[in-house]
Amino acid sequence: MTDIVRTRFAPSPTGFMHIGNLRTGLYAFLFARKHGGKFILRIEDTDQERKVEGAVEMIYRTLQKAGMSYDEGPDKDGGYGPYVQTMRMDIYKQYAEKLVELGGAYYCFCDKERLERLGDENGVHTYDKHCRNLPKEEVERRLAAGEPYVIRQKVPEGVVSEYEDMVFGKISVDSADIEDGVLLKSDGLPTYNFANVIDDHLMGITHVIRGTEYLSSTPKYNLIYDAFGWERPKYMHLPPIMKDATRKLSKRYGDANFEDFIAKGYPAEAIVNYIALLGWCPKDNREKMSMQELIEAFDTDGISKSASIFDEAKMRWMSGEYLKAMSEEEFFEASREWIERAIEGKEFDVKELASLMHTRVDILSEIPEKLKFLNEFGVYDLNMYVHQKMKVDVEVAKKAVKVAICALDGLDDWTADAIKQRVTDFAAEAGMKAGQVMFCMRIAITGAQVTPGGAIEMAVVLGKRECMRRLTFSSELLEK
RNA sequence: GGCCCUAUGGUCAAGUGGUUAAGACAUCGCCCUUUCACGGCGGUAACCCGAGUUCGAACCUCGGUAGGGUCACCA
Repeated sequence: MTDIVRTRFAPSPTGFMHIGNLRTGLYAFLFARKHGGKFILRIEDTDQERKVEGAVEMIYRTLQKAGMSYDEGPDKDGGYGPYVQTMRMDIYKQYAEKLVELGGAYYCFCDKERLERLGDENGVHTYDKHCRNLPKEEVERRLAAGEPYVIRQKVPEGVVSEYEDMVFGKISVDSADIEDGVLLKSDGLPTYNFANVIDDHLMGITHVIRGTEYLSSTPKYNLIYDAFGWERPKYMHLPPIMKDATRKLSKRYGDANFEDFIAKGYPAEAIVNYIALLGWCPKDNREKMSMQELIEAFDTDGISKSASIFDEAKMRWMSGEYLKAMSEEEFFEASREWIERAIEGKEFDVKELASLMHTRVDILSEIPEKLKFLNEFGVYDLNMYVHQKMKVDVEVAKKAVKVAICALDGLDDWTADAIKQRVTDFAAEAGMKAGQVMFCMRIAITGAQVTPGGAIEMAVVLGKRECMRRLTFSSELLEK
């Protein structure tokens, strides 16, 4: 049984997963799901030097949070394993030798020094095919003598290798521009690209989806498929995601990394939704889409050929959309720990605060700053009371705060409606506009110019006792 | 340097020979409003340059320019 579509995501466990890597995986996932195929996870851990402890677990965690379930992987055998490259090392040598037999590769005994001398004026080394046509007997003799060797690809001469990329169209490269590259290193291990070809074929990958860094070397790999007599897969190369006009996102600097965004309080779905749109656009131009909608709408035509710059501001907006789309209850659950952390164990109504925060934050980590007034209250700048349009200045504020004190002092029913009624009535009695009193009262009880809600809401949240204490403090401050 | 690729507002992008060149983010202004936010309305802002093909080019061709990728016994 062969699946019509099998795609794979092959990250290396060398650190964080930035959204560029994730997006490549996402497209492979969407493509497989869209076509009812299989999505496979393969861990490319041959680079032991750069290996990072815990990175494999991070990959599992990320895919799980991102909602990208895989059908086969290291922890989910589908009969094409093992799915971890270091566990497949014995396979490659065998295939390299087979390729020699088939005439698609040859043994090379050139040493480092000889290769060094091949550098041209640009410092580019191109192998001169020195060992390409060694007599068979000589090869066997040197092999038997235990001479170190590598196996190189025997690139056919005088041909043009071309293929049809699903996003870039026809790509063709003259074989004269393709080097007889090393397939199997002198330590018996495969080069990365050879391992890839072998793995992709053995795992039955039908559509290779990866970054454009492989766009121009793919003709070379296709020649290997050809030499083996294997069917070539289809290719979908994806343009890079940049951090600015000239630099790609980099793992090394921890740019735009998925887990950081999660830690900052971006909903995972929002991140996924945003990156899906970074380099792809659905036919109907929708923006906010669920995973299911992405799967249904995903199509190759919508993929862009040019690099895109990652824009956190837009992702932030997307995050806000997801947060606002939550029900009160969902938002309460999502924001709860952020709020609890912000109020430091004080007795405030978390539910009430959640409802205040709901339309006011794009990402959850904005919460502490917005709730700072609950913990911090002290001497503040009286200029905050000056507001032209509201016709308020420090003199008006003095009066307004007193009116608020009188209005609220005798109030026992500490609810929004009751507070509003009292303040409105007392303002009218004092010959002031309700808005003026509320404006001053809000500042008087928060000490802040900008607050997450109006005077009434702030009063309810603070509670009567704290509210009165702050009003008194402010009144005294104003009198000085 | 050789080879491969790309080029629409600040950003993401629609557009596939005839359009007033969409939409979103950001930005600015207005409305709503007890500040902020939400919501609503509106504004500023783009086809890299030069030839060619064509009645007509953002779209096709060529050449520049700019940017990216790749040329390892790294992955």
